[in-house]
Amino acid sequence: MNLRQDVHNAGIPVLCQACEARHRGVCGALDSDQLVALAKSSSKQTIQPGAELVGDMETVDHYSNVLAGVVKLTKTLSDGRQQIVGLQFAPDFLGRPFKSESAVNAEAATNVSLCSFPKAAIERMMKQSPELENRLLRQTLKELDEARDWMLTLGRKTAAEKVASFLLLIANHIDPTLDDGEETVTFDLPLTRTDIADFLGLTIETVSRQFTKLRADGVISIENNRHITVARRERLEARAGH
Amino acid sequence: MNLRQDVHNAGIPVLCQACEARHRGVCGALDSDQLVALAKSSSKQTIQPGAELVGDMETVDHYSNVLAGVVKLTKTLSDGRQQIVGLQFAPDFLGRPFKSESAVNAEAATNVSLCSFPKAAIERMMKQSPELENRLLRQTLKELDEARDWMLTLGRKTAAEKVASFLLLIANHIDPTLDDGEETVTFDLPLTRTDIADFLGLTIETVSRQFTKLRADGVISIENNRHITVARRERLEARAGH
DNA sequence: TCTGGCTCTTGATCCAGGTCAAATCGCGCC
DNA sequence: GGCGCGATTTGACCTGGATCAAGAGCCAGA
Repeated sequence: MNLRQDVHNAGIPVLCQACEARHRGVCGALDSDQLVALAKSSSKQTIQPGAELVGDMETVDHYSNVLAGVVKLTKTLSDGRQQIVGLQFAPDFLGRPFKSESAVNAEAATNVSLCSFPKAAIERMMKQSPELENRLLRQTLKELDEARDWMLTLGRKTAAEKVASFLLLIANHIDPTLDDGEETVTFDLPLTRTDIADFLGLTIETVSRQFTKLRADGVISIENNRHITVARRERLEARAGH
Repeated sequence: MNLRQDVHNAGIPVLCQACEARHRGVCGALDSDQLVALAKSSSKQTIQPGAELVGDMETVDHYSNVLAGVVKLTKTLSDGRQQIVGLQFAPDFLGRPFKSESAVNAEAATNVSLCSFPKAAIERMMKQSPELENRLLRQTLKELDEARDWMLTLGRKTAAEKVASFLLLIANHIDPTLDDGEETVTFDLPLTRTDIADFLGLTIETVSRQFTKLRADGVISIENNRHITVARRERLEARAGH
């Protein structure tokens, strides 16, 4: 019954028809036969904020696409110090091919909806479809670019610049118009203050003080702790370092 | 004349016969015909420390394999603050497929020897050979793992832990026996104090003080600023955080 | 509406690492 | 060997962000 609409939709599984991952994500590499095969063993699921998707050192037996929400990838030192090393938005692919164990923790930062497949199914398709591997390579390169951008932020920016850079990162994800496009952006932060601190290598107190300062200087306004309005993006950019 | 020994070496170009990149690097994905084709337009070169290989924002028209030495990838803020975002050792592949401009600077940290090819030649082969793309994907995933490890170091470790982690990183590259293998390691640092500081997000003074402390505590010994001996690796590991 | 338990903010103080300023070292060159 | 110069170390001091400690805001459930 998943396939009810085959004739009308070129054999694409219902599950996939409106899926963003099929357009911009890795599933775009697959033809309808492959999608049908994959859909048989794939399952959509919804996850609460804070739920752990993949534990560090844990053996991973499935990969996923992020369909909605934000997933944080973290690393933790033995004494509990934690660092967020990546944020995944829809329609990112979640998983580390060619390695059975994960080197990071993956955890839902917001409500997250996922489409997961058995590891083996993906790996079989990777062998068949160079296009799938190409998509994975492109996503991995994108993540590497982002990680390196963030290394500059972690290593060399001040607390004020870090917080401004973080807000810009989120703003750009919410509204990916050109950097100099719209002046005003408004969005809900997908992360708690603790998460933001773990992303920026700061404490929650410092993050909070920097938010207060940005608000006092009229660069942003904040409602209910989570809802942010950036009046003029350029003023935030001026504070982000670059 | 590059091909003089064809009959004796299954048609592999002289240039490639003893090349590490053919064994552990991306060229391992190519058959002898492809190597011959690539060798026609490839050239080996030697670079002095400090020489810039690829400028930030610069249009890149060639890719390379690192055959020897260490290449540092850096990012710089407009006011000059710099961060090293990656170190490439032989036989790493140097270049960013699918993007015409580099987002990082690449610079020789030591004497470096490279084998470079025109961008177009590689991209043509990537389309033909899924195996080449697979190798690139594996290397990119490895670099992403390394970048994320380093993000934890940059964001959450103390200066003392950062320096210890750096020494371990180099030691492991020089002597990649199992972590608990040999007790004593000795090597030359491929980076100056300035480079180390830029890698760790510290100042050169702080790096120097931490070296002095490690030496005073008998964890390492230093000759001529560059030559390091780690008597017992575990003592260094104990100081690296984890 | 009140209450308990969060998350977040604010204030006071401390200290790791930055900054500024001299030595000192290592090394190529005359 | 002596000189010059950049790289490194060392010392004295300062400060940005951490730490410690209260408050204040924001629900959810009774």
